[in-house]
Amino acid sequence: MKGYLTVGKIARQAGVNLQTVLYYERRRLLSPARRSDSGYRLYAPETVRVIRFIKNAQALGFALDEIAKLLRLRVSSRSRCEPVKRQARARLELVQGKISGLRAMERTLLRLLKTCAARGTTDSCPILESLESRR
Amino acid sequence: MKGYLTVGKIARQAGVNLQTVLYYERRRLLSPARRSDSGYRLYAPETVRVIRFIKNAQALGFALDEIAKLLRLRVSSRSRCEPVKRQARARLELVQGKISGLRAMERTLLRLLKTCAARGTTDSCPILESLESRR
DNA sequence: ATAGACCCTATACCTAGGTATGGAGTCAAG
DNA sequence: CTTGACTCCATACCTAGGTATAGGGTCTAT
Repeated sequence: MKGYLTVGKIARQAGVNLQTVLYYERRRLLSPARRSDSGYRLYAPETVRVIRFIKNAQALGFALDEIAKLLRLRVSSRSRCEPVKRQARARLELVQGKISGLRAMERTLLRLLKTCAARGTTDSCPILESLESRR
Repeated sequence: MKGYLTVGKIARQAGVNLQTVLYYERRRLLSPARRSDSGYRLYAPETVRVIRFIKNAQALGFALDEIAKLLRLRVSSRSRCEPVKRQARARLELVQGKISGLRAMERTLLRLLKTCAARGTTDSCPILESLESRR
């Protein structure tokens, strides 16, 4: 009762399929705060935010297992700091790597647009040149 | 002959499975420059760069269909400019959106690390707060 | 006290992006 | 002129991340 939400409501509020919520539970990204007497899952309201976090992280290219680690950083935040920090630093490097890759792609596209604007047509298109190597 | 490479060599040089090259052909990301008399695929050497481009773009979160569009920007570069530019601008916005999402995640992780460093333990972990909404 | 909307578990199915396998033809070295 | 490495095409299989369905129980409004 008091403030808890059932799975259908959580799914609707987070804008995902009900099955997806159950799937995240199987993948250990999520779990209900408790169960009702009849076995219904009862979720804390902030679960909606967790789901939105998952969706955003996915959109940025994180796999569910990586997201699980990000979430565990939060969950384990009362514990000793060192392991949390190590994890966080690893994540940070991953994120920064992705940013710099995307920036290379951004530069390429801007260059393409500029070339295009200057010449009317582009004979040598810069899009391939960038991004062909780089780790 | 002269400079062309067979599928196995292309795959090895690009560091991908041979089947992957054929798969990309089915998905219309790639095709051999010509065929030998006996029907063997013969690729231009720069195909290796195309494959690396695909792999890099994937690592940055682009789907194969999106990558096909990026590649078509290059292929169609001799054509009139306007449609190319429209495509490029659309891609650019997508890329910039991802960058700003990742920057939010970067800030969150940096904040987490700072909190962690300052207090030894973190009671209120900032990781969830960010990224829970934002489009 | 019953219909409709909801929940349970379990299992099946779907798409994207590959990877593996089978049966047959080709090519180059010894 | 045969053996081993390579190619062809077709089909099957795999993982991640879901989505759908089936058979059953629960809850609530009338």
